[in-house]
Amino acid sequence: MTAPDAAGPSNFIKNIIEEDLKNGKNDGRVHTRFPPEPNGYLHIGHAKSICLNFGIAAEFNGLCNLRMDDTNPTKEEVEYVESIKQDVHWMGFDWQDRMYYASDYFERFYECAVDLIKKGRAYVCDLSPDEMRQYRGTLTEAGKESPYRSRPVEENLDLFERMRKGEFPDGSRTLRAKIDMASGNINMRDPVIYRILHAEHHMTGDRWCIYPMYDYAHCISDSIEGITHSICTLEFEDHRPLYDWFLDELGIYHPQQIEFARLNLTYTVMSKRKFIQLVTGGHVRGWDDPRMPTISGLRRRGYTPESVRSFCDRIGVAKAASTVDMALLEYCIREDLNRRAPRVMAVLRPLRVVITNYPENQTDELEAINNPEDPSAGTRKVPFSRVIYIEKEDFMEDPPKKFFRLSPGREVRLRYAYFITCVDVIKDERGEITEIHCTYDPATRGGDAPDGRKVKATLHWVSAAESIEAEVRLYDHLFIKPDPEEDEDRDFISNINPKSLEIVTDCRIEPGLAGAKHGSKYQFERLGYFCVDSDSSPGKPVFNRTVTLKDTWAKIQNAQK
RNA sequence: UGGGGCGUCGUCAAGCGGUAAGACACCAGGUUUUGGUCCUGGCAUUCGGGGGUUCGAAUCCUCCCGCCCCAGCCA
Repeated sequence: MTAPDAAGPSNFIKNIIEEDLKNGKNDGRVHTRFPPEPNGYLHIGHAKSICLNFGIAAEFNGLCNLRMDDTNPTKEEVEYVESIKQDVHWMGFDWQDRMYYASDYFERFYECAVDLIKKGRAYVCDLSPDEMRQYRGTLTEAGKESPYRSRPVEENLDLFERMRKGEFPDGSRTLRAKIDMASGNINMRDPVIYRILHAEHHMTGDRWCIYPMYDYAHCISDSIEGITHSICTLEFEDHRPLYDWFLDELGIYHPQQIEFARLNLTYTVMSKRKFIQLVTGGHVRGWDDPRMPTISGLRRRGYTPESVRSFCDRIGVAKAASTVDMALLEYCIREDLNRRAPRVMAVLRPLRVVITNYPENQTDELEAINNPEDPSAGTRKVPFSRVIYIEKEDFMEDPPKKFFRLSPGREVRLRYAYFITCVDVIKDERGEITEIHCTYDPATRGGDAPDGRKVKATLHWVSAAESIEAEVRLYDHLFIKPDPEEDEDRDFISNINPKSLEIVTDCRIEPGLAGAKHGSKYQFERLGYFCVDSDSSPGKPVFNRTVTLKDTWAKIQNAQK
């Protein structure tokens, strides 16, 4: 794995930081953080945030913390913190010794709350959740003040302490900030700071039965860690006044919150809720299904950290809601794999070819280039014999215009082998082609004709006897529509692509691929990039198609339709 | 009818008063033992719309239009 590039393209956040640096703000320090909640797996939208936060730290000689935003014990699990750590590392970033948990600061949060109460800026409220909703007002109408709003400080202190001690049941009381029930910003209408939750926390166990809310915990966590630029997504823009309010009231170090637009991608969805629907509904095989835009899914699909980082650099960072074309992600992985993936020949749908003038029981070894983009990758020997397989779609008995692969009477090249000419087509009683007969020209060994004659096509192939069997999983977009959620009154599930996964079981691959390691990546010549899936077993390799090669012929075919 | 944002090529996105970068996609050629890669060229007289300021506006002012987010004791 190569290290992340030092500097990606500029964006408005970097501009702000450069300005801050110029003005000597924070003594020239730059300190960011990536703060996921450990309640699910990371996806490519998080990758954007990871690249942004860790990337900025690296570029400005600063630091980036990894912080678990674990303030809600009912949703969080250690399983997720482990997967998050793994994914961030896989992306190529390192938080060194700065792995933090918001739950590390629970005692401090409590002290701050006491401070707010003493300052008359927080109170214990006995309203039920339902009542609180009533009192909150609506988007266009101001809320009403809680009847408990003017409780004396001493009483608030006493009640809050007893909340901590566990004297009250869940939901019976909250600690609220005393701000402004008439604010146009609903977040400022006396937001809840603490709620009672008698729940086991993955880090603190049963030490607490009151837990801080996000708005309250996040800004203080940032402050404690000395974060200079607290970067988050657009939906928190409305929360910034509250972020600022807590820090100002508390009088503690005040980081700057900056919001950017979250990533959307065509032909997929990007929320935990929807992922859960896909997984539990059996539409995909799990969080790491290669069709999922999760980091674990991309990894299993064969994406490299470099390609994901390159993607994040290319999409930019701005405030306009945007949906990036999946084609860009695919471009990024092709670009990366083109220069590093060894080439290999594999036939997905084998068509038997008998070379009638080639000696029986003879096997030749032909030299093939491992990677034309990388001479240092060297060459290998590929076995050739009288019976080979070619791709079914590379032969047409009655070819349309512009099809220049094999057909009766036509001569093509077998890559690194010989020119062959189709002389006969054998069919079964149902009229299905079972095999074709060809002749080869011994003078073209290696793939060049001494007389200089040209062929219009080069086909990949494998020797029937030496090739080994493999299963190959072909993936397509998970959804049939660029925006699966475009219909508000139609469930996105109904837009799932029924052909998003095609399993092909009788593929033939060149023998050198026996024993290929999980995760190793290859280009199957003329087909695409593939990687060895973890479902592989010793005698039975399974490959995932990461992405096809660009396919001009497919484009021509579509145009002809 | 409240508050907060955003509107530059099909999709992202630079641009910060001096006369529209780049990428992907797309189109047309060239090279090619992958219809891949690579190379060359094309692709916004115009910046949501109307007024205004200015010698000069995508950039400033103003009005309008459109889109996104917010009423969890979620994050």
